[in-house]
Formats: sequence, C-alpha cells, structure tokens
Amino acid sequence: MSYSSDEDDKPLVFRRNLKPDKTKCSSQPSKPSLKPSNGSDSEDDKPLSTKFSTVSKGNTNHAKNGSHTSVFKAPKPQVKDEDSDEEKPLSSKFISKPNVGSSSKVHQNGSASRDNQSKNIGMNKRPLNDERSSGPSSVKKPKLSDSSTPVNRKPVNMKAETKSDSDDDDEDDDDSDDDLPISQRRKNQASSSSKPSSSKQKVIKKNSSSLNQTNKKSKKVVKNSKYSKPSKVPPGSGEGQKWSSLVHNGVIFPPAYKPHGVKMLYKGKPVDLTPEQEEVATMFAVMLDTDYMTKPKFKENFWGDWRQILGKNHLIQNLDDCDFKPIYEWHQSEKEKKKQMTTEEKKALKEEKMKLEEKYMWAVVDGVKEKVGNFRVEPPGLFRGRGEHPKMGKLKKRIHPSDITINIGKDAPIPECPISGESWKEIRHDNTVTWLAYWNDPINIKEFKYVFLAASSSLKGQSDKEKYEKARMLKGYIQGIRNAYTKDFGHKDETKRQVAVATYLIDKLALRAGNEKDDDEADTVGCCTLKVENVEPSPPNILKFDFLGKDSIRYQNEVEVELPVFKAIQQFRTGKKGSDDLFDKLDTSKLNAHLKELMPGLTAKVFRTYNASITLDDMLSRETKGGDVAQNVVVYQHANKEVAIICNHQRSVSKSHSAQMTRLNEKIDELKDVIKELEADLARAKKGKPPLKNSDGKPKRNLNPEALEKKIAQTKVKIEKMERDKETKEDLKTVALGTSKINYLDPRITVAWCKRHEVPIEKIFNKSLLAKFAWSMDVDPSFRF
DNA sequence: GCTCACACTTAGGACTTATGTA
DNA sequence: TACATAAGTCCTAAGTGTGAGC
Repeated sequence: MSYSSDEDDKPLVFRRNLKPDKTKCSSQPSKPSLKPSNGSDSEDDKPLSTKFSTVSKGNTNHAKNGSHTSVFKAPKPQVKDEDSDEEKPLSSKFISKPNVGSSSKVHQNGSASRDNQSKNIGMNKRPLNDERSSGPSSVKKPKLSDSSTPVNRKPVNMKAETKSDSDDDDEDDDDSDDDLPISQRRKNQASSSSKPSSSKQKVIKKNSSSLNQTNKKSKKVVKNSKYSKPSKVPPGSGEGQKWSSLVHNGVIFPPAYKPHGVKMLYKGKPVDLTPEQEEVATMFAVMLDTDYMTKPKFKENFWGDWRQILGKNHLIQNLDDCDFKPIYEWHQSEKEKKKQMTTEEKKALKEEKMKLEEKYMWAVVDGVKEKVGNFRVEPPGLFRGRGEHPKMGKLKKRIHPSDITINIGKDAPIPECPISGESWKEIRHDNTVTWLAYWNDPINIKEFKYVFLAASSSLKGQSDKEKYEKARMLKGYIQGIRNAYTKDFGHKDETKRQVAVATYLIDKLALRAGNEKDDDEADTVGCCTLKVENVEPSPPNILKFDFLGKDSIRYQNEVEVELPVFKAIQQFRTGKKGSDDLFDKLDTSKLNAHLKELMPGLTAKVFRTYNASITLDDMLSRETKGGDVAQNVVVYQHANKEVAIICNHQRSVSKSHSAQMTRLNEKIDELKDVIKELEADLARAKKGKPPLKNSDGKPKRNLNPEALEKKIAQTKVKIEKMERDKETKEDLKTVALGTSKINYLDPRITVAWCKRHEVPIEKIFNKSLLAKFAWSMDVDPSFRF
C-alpha cells in the first residue's frame, strides 16, 4: 500500500476532522453504573459520521449488477426433519423470487431465525434489566442478551415450543405502527392475521416482489410475546455450557508432499535435494514473485529453518547463491496447466474433492446439522506475517494427528484418524467451549489454532446477536458515558485523566483497545499502546495521528479535539521520548474494568460496533429518499463506505487499478470523439447533406437528425455512467467495505431498511451473509438500532 | 494486581468463480 | 469466445477479552 503525501491520494478517513463537541461540558458527575439515558436525539447520540466534518468526494454511485436476484433458501437441517416454521426457506420468510438452483445442496442450519432477543420498550427506552442494575460486574461473563433464547436453535425434539418464537424477534413488536409509512402499515395489517399458526411451510413460492413478500410475510404479531417466548436456555443449560451433544468427523489433512524432482541451482549447478528439503525449497520458490522477497527478515528466517533441514554439511551454504527459478517456473507451468483445464475437468476435480471432504464439512450440534468452518488443517508453508513481522519466512511445519486435540460429545463416536497408523493427541468432551479441534500454532507454540463451526451456525449466530444487543445497550448509556469522560479530562488523578482521554479516542475515532504485544510480533498499536510519536498535537487543538494498527494498516488522521483533550495529550507527552507510551498509566484491563463500571459488559470493542451500526442506521434513515432499488443500493453503499472509513478498513490498491483507470479514460475519450463526429453529422443532416466519411474513409449510414440526436443522447449517458464508475473506483480503491458488513453492522438494520424500502435483501447480502445473518431475517421493518 | 493460557472475533489478501463486454 | 473485471470464498494472521493462578 502506498501512502502518498499528496492529500488527494489519501483515503477520506485521513482527511476527516473532528468537531469539538461542546455539548459535553454540562456533564453530570461520573458515577459507576450509569443508568441508560432515554436516548434523546442530542448531538451526543449521533454517530460519528454526523459529528465529523467529513470531507467527502461524492458517493458510491453504481448499483451492483443485480441481474440475478438469486434467492437464498434457508436450508433445512437434514439430520431430523422438522415441521416447524423455523425451517421455512428464507425466501419465504423475507422476500424474493424463487430460485431452485441455490437451494439444493446446502443443508446446514442456516434456517431462519428466531429472533429471541429480550423485549425492550422501543428503541429509545431501554428498561434497566437485572444486569444493568447489578452494578460493576465482578461476576463471570455477564450475558447481555437473553442467552436463554438461542438464535436459530431448533433442536428437533423441541417441536412443541415452536409457537411464537419469532414473535419476540425484536422489541419493536411492542411498537405501534405509528412509526411506519402508511403504506407499510396497511401491508402489515394485511399480513398480521394471515399466517397459519402451524408452520408446515417448507417451500413457499413467491412470485411477487421482495417487498410485497416482506410485508405480506405472515408474521405472527403477539404483543405480549415477552411471555410466550420460549423459556429454553441453551441446550443442556448450565454455567457456560455451549452444547449438550456434539458429533463431528474431525479434520482433514493436506495431502502428503509429492516431490516434483525439479532441481534448483546452487552456484549455477543443479542440486539434489531430499523430498523434505525440496518441499521447503518449493515453499520459498513459489513466493519469488511476492514482496516478501524484498524483505531481508523473510529470507533470514527462511534460511535459518531451511538450513536445519539441509544439515550443516550440505552443499548449500548460503541463500544468496541459490537459484530457485527452475522450481518457480515449474510451479508457474503447473498453474498454467490447471488454468487450461476444460470446465468438465475442473468440475470433475472439484467433485472429487467434495466427495473426499463432505464428511468433514458438517457437525451435529444438539441434533442440528451445522456447517464446520475451517475443517481443513493448515498445510505447511512459510509464515506470511503481516507488516514487519519478526517471524516472517519461518517454516510452518506440517501438522499431524498427534498434534491435534479433538473436542466432541461424550456419547459421540471418536472420529477416525484419517492418517493410518497415527492417532489424535487427545480427546476432550468440553461442552463449555465451541471449538471442535485445536493444535498448537507451529510459529508461536504458546498459541492455538482452532476449528470452529461456520459463521452460519446457531452458536455463532447467537454470539453475533449478543454482540449487537450489547452495542445497542450502549446507545442507552452513551450520553452518560460521554458526560463522565468529559468531566474527567481535567481530573487531578492522572490515571483517571488517561482513562477519560483514551475512552474519548475509542469513542470518537473508533480506535481499537490496544493490548500489549510481545517482541516477537509486528510492532503495531491500539489506543492504550499509542506511543508519544504516534500523536502529534498541533495548536490550538488538532491532533495528528499516525500509527500502524491491526494487520499493520496505517492509521493517519488529523482531528480537531476538545481543548481539554488536547491539553491532556500535551501533558501526557511531557518529559517522554517518542517511543514511550502515551498512556503510561493505562492498559486494556484497566480501561475495560473502568468501562464495566459504566455499563455491564462494556469493553472497548463495543464502541466500534456501536458507532458502526448507529452510523449505518442514521445515514440510511437520513439519506434514503424513496428512490428506486438501484438508487437505494447506492445509498446503502455510501453509508457502508462511511462506516468503513470510520473503522479504518483499508485494502491495498489492486495491481491493475491504474491500468483500469487508464482504460476507462481512453474509452471516455473515444466516446467524446464519437459525440463530436455525431454532432458534425447532425449539423450536416440538418442541412440535408450526407455524413462525412469515417476515419477509414468509408461512407457512413445516412441517418436523419432525430436518429442522430438520439444517438448523441445515448452516448452522453454512456459517458456519464463511465465517469461515475471511474469516480467510484477511485473513491473506493483503498476502502474495504466487506469487513464492516461482516463484523460491525447489525444486520437487522439492513434487513429492516430493505423491508421498508423495497430493496431485495440479496442486493445487499450475498449468500454467505444471508446464511450468517439468518437470525436477523425476521426483524420487524420498523427496527432501528 | 499482574501474567498467561485460552477462546473467540476481526481482518486483509489470495484464490476462485461469475458476469459483463468487445 | 476470450478476456477483463467484479464478486464471492477461502485462508489464516492478528486482534480482543476473560478468568485462573500466583
């Protein structure tokens, strides 16, 4: 990624300004366990995007090509059949056109969705629940949302309780229709009585538009669903219990190494290598065209590990005299061969792989078939640490069954070890955790690599929902929290001052907490680990941030802050070196302990979720003007982009970016020439003259003036579209939109907005996201974050 | 109050597949 | 049909946060 000093090249986030928030000075005293506010519409409640004076270059202006309104059908569990509403295809629960193709092969529990969140009284009024009133939590893991009401969970032996569990899908059920547009209200009324009470609706074909389906969706409206909500706790409940029964087939290993026999050169001469030596040499060779080759640390680490495999007395004595090109070229030709395979060959290969992997792809959790996420053991390779990682290039050794601990239900059969003659390291039956297997990370032996269920699983969905509920809870507390930290900017105790300023930065700039890091990790920072050199005060009240954050992504931002913050930062810097900690009295534990005094379960990362989601909600609400689907999609993308900028979600500029821009410019120029020509022809046609010959000297068709005018207009539209595409492409070249959508934006905001504005959800969520967010699909259209 | 093991979420880039366009 | 590009998926690194043990 390049970081040009040219202002125009910077992602927008780097040109963002923070307005001082003057409303904060009339703060109330800071107290532990602040009570949630009633969510007034004060400036304080507004998302970052509305508070910052963002210098924005227009918006994303192209709708996705949505010609394929594919319909996601929430696949039904295959283990046991269920007759419940729960297994209705998503399309029937949400919207959209039938699409047979996408439904058949998936069988995981992606089924829609019981939205079991606890009832609150409307979005602005959050009753204090027990947790809130319980004060600082010294207790174990306070669960913020109703953990007794798992998302999606539909064990087959619980049919009887199907009733109404979608009724309590959100607090907005309590809301009257008053907040809805009239058209919406009518639709809801029409639908409220239409749902059959029993739910044998496995396949409901919908031919009408998404919105119609959405609104006609026969949602049971049970106002007192609070009481009818299933009282189940996570199966086999109990402190920390995640499942009662767990069955799976373990993990699959990468194939054993097949030597290729291509000889690398040492001092210009071919060298014989053992298969093990050749394997590691090949790992290096295939990376010859990557940036890692420019990093001495990478080469040094590789050499250190390879040398051990070569042995002290090997012919090869230094890396500089090695020529890996023959292996690199062999690898390239293998890649090319693969590319040249016919579609049928590729398909056959894929099917073969599927057949081999099928059994590892699924687990059965409490009787429900769920997809496993990463069931493939990581193959050996060279460690590709990001940024200036001190361990880059080290050999990541092959993982064997004897490295792997399996976690499985007591009554489940122990997975057969797929490599004959070997056996698992250990078998556990720990139902307080969600992992299915783990092994020690060969690069950092103290750490682990886990095998978890896929994002579409109930367990993940449940925890996702809890995350968003916690962030929503913050909405009710945020005013008090901001008042509290504002008051503490000038606290006489420096620790408190640092806590206040750090919280301010986490809240306003969506910084990460910043845990301490070891010396054998890349040198990156978060809020608590900011160094003096990372924050430069520029009077009267500007702070210039410049540091490497997670994944060594650079955070560069100049913000105007409140004067007390500015002064506090100046004071924290006093007498320190550039490499010293800015917040020397603070770490994430202390910070989070403090945050928990303000709201149960509050930690630094909740602010990111909160600010991202509230920004989306706010921007969608402000910017949706009742346009068509394409225009609404643009509004969504624009909001999504703002969130990505706030969270500093960047991507590197693609290698082909400048070529693409050049090509677009050329095309635009060509079209402009076409217009000039057409205009000349038009002038002649108006005088009754034939058009001039084209550039090849050939005669052109003689068109009448009307036809020429139409052609000119069409070409102009084409140019405009290309200009917009160009702008969007440039605008988003360093912004990654996906990360926030996957991790920070409460899907219920999106689903409800889609329902309100007749946008098919498939325009916003792809198949994976639909599966991941199945739990949110039943949300009431009036839902607001 | 601190460290560390552990469990989990968040993240960008590589790779693959789908789609659009000439 | 071939190629370019966009979209989707996979991979695994790199974070956050909890709680036990000292």
